[in-house]
Amino acid sequence: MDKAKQKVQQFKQREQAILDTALELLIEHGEDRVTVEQIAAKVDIGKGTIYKHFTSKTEIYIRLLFDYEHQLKADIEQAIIDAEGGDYSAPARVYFGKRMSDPVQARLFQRLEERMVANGEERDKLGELDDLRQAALEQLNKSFAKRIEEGRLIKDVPPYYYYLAYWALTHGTVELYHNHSFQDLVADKPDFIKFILDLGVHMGVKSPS
Amino acid sequence: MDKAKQKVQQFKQREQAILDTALELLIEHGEDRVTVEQIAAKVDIGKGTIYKHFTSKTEIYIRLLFDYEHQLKADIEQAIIDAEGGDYSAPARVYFGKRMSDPVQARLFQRLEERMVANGEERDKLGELDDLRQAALEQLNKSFAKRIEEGRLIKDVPPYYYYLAYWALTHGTVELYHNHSFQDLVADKPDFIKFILDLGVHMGVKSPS
Amino acid sequence: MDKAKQKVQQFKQREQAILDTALELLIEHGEDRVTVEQIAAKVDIGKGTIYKHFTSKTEIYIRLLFDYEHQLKADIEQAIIDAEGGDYSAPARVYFGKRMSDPVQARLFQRLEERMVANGEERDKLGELDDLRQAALEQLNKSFAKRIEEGRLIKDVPPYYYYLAYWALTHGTVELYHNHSFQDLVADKPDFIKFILDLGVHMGVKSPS
Amino acid sequence: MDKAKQKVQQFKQREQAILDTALELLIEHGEDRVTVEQIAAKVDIGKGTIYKHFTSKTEIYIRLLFDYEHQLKADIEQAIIDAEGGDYSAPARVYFGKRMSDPVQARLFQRLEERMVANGEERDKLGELDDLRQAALEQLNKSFAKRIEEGRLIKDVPPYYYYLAYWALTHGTVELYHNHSFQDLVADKPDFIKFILDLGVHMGVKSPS
DNA sequence: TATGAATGAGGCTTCATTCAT
DNA sequence: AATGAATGAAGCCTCATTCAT
Repeated sequence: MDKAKQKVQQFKQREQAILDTALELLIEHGEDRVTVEQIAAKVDIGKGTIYKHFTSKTEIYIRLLFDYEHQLKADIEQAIIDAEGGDYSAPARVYFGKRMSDPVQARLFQRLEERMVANGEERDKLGELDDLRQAALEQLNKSFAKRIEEGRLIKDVPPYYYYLAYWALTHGTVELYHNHSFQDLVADKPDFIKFILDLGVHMGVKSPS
Repeated sequence: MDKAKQKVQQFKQREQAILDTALELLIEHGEDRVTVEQIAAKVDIGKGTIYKHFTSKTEIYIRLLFDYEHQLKADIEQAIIDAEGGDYSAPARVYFGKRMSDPVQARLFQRLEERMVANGEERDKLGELDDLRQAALEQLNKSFAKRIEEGRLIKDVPPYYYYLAYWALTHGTVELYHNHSFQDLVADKPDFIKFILDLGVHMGVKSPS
Repeated sequence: MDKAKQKVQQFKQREQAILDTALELLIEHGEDRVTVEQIAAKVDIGKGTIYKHFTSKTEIYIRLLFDYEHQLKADIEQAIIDAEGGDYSAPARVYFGKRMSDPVQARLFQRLEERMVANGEERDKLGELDDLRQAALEQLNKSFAKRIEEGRLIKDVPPYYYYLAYWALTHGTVELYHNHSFQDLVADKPDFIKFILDLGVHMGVKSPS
Repeated sequence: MDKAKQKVQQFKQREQAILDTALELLIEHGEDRVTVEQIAAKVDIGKGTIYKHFTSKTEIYIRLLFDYEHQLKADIEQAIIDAEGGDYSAPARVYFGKRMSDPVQARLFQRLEERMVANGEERDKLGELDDLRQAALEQLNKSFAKRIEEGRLIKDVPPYYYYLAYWALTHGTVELYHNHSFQDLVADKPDFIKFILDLGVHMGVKSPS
């Protein structure tokens, strides 16, 4: 019964199609303003079909959030391995570089999550998300701590101040991308991103005396 | 006849009350989740009355946006005058210092505006907002250009990269404050803010050779 | 401003209209199968208007339940006063007679309540309903206890067995009314009701030895 | 060829499993709140399979109704034979005793039937159900008529008044069991049931003069 | 001018039934 | 015969806006 397998395959594909379409629509229209009907229409399936795959609209979003975070985590781990032997700034560079590589998604997911927290939805799941991130952050923390120890960074702030600053810089850049006032301003975008990442890496670096 | 004046006065006051209340509620509950009914109830007027002052809910928001931007502009201009004779970083410091002095509002207005852009609402008005900001930004631009000229900053990037970076850092910090994952992390907040602002000011500063 | 009063009056009347209509529809179609839209259509108002008066469909039902129970309570108290000096069976007779005077409603409300209990809705309110009934039941209880004391009833059962039996008899009769198999069976319904009530009053009466 | 028989056998067993499971779920969750999907899941078959055995959900219920009524009829007939030579109250005792032996089912079926009548579904089938019951009722009728003739019961009511009263008492008791207000009241349920049945049997019995 | 009752489009979710494999 | 994915009608509820007084 190869047919059976094919069916399962198809079902999974459709699930992915729903997720992909939801993401597209979210990016195109914003966190609100996407309806279940829209998704269904774009995937070209019935409204009810969506509820065969997900128990609620919220669950679609949760799923998107997890998929994103997992992907990110895998990418980062791989990148850190690739950068083995690189300087101490490599983890930070990779972590934030990845997040900034698709600023639109970065921000979307940030907001999606925020909205759920605000609505008190799916607290457990959101907790899991947090845990996922903690691993990566701890690694960053160590990296910064090491640099402080070696005297490369100003010493009198907790190490995590650095990655928070880095986080802020990258997420702020993401916001910048969405600010229509700056749409035309950042003409050469990759160049600007490079600039920002460099800034970040050098943030708080002590001037060699 | 004095009555007439009083009435006009009252009318204006009420309008302000609507705006103030709307802002309070927006901050308390978020960009969505504020209804016209809530505003009316909190101002203690009828829902219909709101539509005597504003043609739509959107208009209230537009008005809030303008008032904020105007206030900011005035504050900044004043602060720059006050800082006359200060170092070249003064304008940037003032501009971003102001925006960050109330991060919650900064973010709220950012999102309010964004939402309108997304909805294609009131394009003309939003254009005017842009113009308002341009003035301040040009000034910043000059300030950074001057510093580059004087060799204090890395030269091979356009000057506005600096204020964009600054913008990003400040807005990112605002986001950081709203991110539930970091709620507990930034225990001593004023300290962290100081750290961030310092970072910003020193961003891209050439190491004295 | 007589107009204002009139408006309030009208509003109240509409609220009553919603309740009345809901009740009519419930009786006509059953506890399920009544939709908010149906009610709105029959009252000839918009769907949304209903939510100006009640926060949910459930609240309409709760309200119906309370109105019924209050009315019943008042009627019973009045009837007991009227029957002052009557024999000891008066309270029971009145209590159950009232409930059976409109068997259709009696059963409807029974089921409405049951459904809410099953759904776990509005537990507090349902508790209040219980309290309302307790007063009447305690009175009945005393009445039966007195008759037992006086040796008119079989002594070796708790007094409340009697009113439970009475309750069962009346409610069972109500069910009987709704059983389509018996629709045509009882030619002279008032006569039958009288028979039942007599039975009830004499239930468990000791044969004079 | 034996395989074929086995298959037929299995098909029948599955049908019974569907019925049994449906009944279990109905009792557990109530007349509404049982879905075809639930039934299928609990029987551990596909949803579509159910529609190979029954043309609709309603048909399952109809079938349940018939099976119950047939079983009851058989039980009663047997019981009456067993009680041969017993007193005249035996048929009533048996008839109502049986119905009350499982009050939960008694009520469930009452409501299931009622719902179908309300929906105008399967009128023919419901008519057949009626006929089924008529036989038993006529027997009861005769029994009561006999007792009236013999002067044991008050004479001036039609004989069927008695079994209707009995019916009401038993069904009312069932309702009582489901009424949350009385949940805690009846401590010793078997005792109370005995009380009720006794009451029923003595209802309307003339006091020996 | 001020009011707030009325409206209805629009959003989410459930579930009996169908149908291709 | 068995399956279960797909469907869409139907139900509840929210809220910006209108309009008669």
